[in-house]
Amino acid sequence: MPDLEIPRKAVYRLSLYQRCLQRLQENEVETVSSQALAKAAGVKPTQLRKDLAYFGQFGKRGLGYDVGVLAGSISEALGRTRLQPVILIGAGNLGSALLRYQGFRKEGFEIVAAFDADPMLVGRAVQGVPVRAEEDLADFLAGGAVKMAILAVPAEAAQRVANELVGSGVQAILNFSPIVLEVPGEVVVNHVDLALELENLSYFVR
Amino acid sequence: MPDLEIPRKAVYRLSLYQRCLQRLQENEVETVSSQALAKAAGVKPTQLRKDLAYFGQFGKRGLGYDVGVLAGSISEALGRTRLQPVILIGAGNLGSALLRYQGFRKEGFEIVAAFDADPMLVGRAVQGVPVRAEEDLADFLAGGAVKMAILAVPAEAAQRVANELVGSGVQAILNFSPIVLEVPGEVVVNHVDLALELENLSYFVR
DNA sequence: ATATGTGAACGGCTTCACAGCC
DNA sequence: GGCTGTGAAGCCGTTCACATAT
Repeated sequence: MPDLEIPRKAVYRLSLYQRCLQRLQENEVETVSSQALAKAAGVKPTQLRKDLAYFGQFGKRGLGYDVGVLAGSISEALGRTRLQPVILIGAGNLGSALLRYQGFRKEGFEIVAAFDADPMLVGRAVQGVPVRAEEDLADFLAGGAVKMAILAVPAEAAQRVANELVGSGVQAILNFSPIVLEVPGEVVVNHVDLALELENLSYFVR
Repeated sequence: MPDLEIPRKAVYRLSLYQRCLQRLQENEVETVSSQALAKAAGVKPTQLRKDLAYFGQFGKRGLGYDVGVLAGSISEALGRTRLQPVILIGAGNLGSALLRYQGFRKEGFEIVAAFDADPMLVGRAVQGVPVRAEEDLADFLAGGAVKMAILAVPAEAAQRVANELVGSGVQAILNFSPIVLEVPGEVVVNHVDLALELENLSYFVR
C-alpha cells in the first residue's frame, strides 16, 4: 500500500465523498455510480475513480459502488474508524464558537479539553468542555492520547503555543491564527485564514 | 494586463505578502529582498518573484523592494484600496463569532449587516451590527452596494440562501456550511469546511 | 557583487481514452 | 450495454538557470 504517495487533495476529497455517502445511506440508497457520487461532491467522475484507485478497488464494473461498502472502505482508508480526541487552545470568540460547533462530533471528532491564557475564562465550561489554564497544557498532553489540536489564539501567541504543542507530541494542528506556523516536517498543519479567504474573494469582485 | 490568467493561489499569496509588508512597515523597515519577504511568508523566493511578475515590476535589481511601494502596488493589484462592505447570513455560534472577529476589519472589510431566520436572534445587535430578519435580505441587497457575503447557516438552508444571494447580485460568497454550493460561473465561492479540515489532518496522524 | 525578472524545465494533479469486467 | 479501473496525455503551477539591471 503506497501511503505517502497519495495527493493531499485526493485525501481531502475522500472526506467529501464519505459525507455524500452518509447522506445516501440515510436515504437508504444502496448503490451509486461514480457519475452520481461525483456530481454530489462537485467533481468529475474520472477524478472520483482516480481518487478511490489510490486505496483499492471498491466498485463493480457495469454496476457501480455499494454505498455501505464504499463508506466503510473510505472510513478505513482515512483511519476514521474510531472517535478522535482533539484539544482546543484559545477559548475566545472563535474558540468558543468552535467548541459549540456540532459538525466536529458528527464527523467523528471530540474536543476533550480547552485551554486559555485568560484567567477570566479558565474554570468555565463551554458545551460541557472545561476550559483549563494554559500552563496545564503540557501536563494534559503528557499522556500522549491526544495527537490533534485546534489553535485559535491571537497571532502573537500562536507560534509559542505551536512550539509547546509540538514539544508535547501533537502531530497535527488546525491553525486559525493569521500567521504561518513553523513546525518540524513530521507535524502537519492545516491553516484556515479567515481574513485571507475574504481578501481572496474580493479580488474577483469588480 | 492579463487579468484572468493569474493563478488563484498566486492571488492568495499576494494577500499573505501584503500582511508581511504591513508588519515591516510597522517596524519602519524600508527595503526587503525577495528572499527575506518570502521567508516571512513561508514560500520560496522565486515563487514570490513569479507571483509579483503577474502584476508588474516593483523591485530594484541588486537592491530589493521598497516596502511602501510594494505594499501599495499589491493593494492596488488586489483592488483593496478602500473598505469593502460584507454581509453575514447566519448569526448562530459561528456567525456571531465571525461578527466579533476583528481580523476582517483589520484587512479592510466591514460586516455591515447580519441576517438570521431565527426570530430569537433578530433585532439584537452583535458588536454593533444589527441582526435582521432573513426576509429582509433581498430588500437590503437591492441597493447593489454589497457584493460579498459570508454564509454561516446550517447545511439544509445553505443552497437556498446562496440562490437568494446570487439572485440579489452578490458576486462572492465565503461559505462555512458543509455542502458544495452550486452557483453560476460568474459567482466565486470560497469554501471553509471546518470538519473537513480536521478530517484531512487526521489522515496524517498515525 | 547582488538581487530582480523571466523563459524553460520539471513535477504533480487532472482529464482523456480505452481496456476490462459485470 | 454500462460502468469501473488505469495507463497515457494534457495542463498548470512551481522551480531552475540565467540574463539583466543597479
